[in-house]
Amino acid sequence: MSEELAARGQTTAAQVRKDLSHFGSFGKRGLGYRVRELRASLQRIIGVDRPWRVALVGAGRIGLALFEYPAFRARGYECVAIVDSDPEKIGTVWGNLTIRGPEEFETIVASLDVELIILAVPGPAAQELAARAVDAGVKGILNFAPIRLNVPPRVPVEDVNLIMELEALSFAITQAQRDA
Amino acid sequence: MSEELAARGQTTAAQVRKDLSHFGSFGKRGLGYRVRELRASLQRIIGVDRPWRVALVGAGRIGLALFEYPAFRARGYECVAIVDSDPEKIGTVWGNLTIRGPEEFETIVASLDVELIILAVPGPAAQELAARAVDAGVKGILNFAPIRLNVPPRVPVEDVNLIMELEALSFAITQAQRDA
DNA sequence: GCATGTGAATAGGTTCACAGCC
DNA sequence: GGCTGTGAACCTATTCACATGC
Repeated sequence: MSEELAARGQTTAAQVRKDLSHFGSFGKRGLGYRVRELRASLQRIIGVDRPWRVALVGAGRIGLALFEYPAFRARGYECVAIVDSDPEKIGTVWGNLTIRGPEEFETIVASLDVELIILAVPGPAAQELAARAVDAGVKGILNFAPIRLNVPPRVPVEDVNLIMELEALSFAITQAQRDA
Repeated sequence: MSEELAARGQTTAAQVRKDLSHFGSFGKRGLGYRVRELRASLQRIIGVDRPWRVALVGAGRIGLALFEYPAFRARGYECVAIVDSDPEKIGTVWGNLTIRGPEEFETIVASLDVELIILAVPGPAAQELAARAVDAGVKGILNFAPIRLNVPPRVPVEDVNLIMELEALSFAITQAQRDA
């Protein structure tokens, strides 16, 4: 039931029903939802009913942590290439992949059908690599660089900015202390 | 001017002015804002005009990546302790810190005045550690575990869920392809 | 009878546009 | 003259409440 889904999702039953109604009608009145079917429908809507080919750009510590994060593959995000500009790292093998140099980037994206990149490089390099990725056909970017990437609007970008997350905590705590 | 701030923040001039008006009046009509002063005011409002003491809970790859991320310290978030439950890791030294076992957690939080924790442990362990952190006096949690932490409402939690970020990209791309 | 799906009502947030002040 | 700060208008999102259909 929407009530149970809401409890799990930290929201309200009405919200669940209204959100679902944007995409269709998935339940049965008087009964609720059949979970397997609903899940399958949502997976299709979100687009995670098929694997996605991902390239990791930046083989630093964040890149490594992400590369070894098993949940990615488990959820259908398959890392098919790693690129880094550090000559020390190029040629190194991680798992079943060899780290490539940035000059091969376009070739890799095209030949391996890379759809998404995880951009985990220092700020200054990020914009150029993002632009090259988009030109090479990448369709979306998960960006860890603390800059606002300038890419065409058709290419979605999700920013992960850990400093801002911590600052959100600092703000919430500071506010609460002031109110008290 | 609000116009310039908006351009940098990917928003509109009216939005910038309205947002600032929530906290006070910071500009001069006809002139715009004095950047140094505005920045100082905002830092005070957000609560980042002083350092914050942070403990890292979970010394896996994500923990390591975060620990070595220099921007944290640069922005005033100082890691004062590391906790992990792996006996192999306890006693290991990272930088100037020795990794401690979870049984010392409460002592550490109290004696070192830990205000925030970065929770980078596997899902199952996260809830218990979060609860213990809160009981020990932690005021906010940056949560990397893919679960919804159950903590009192006075303790803000920021979730970082990379799978959901990737899924947001998959959804945006899938939607765009459907519309086309 | 019971829970969905959905119009209507409400709340919240963004944009407009201009009075007020430098 | 020029830009802020802010009510008013607008738009979007959430909540309510009930008709609908199993």
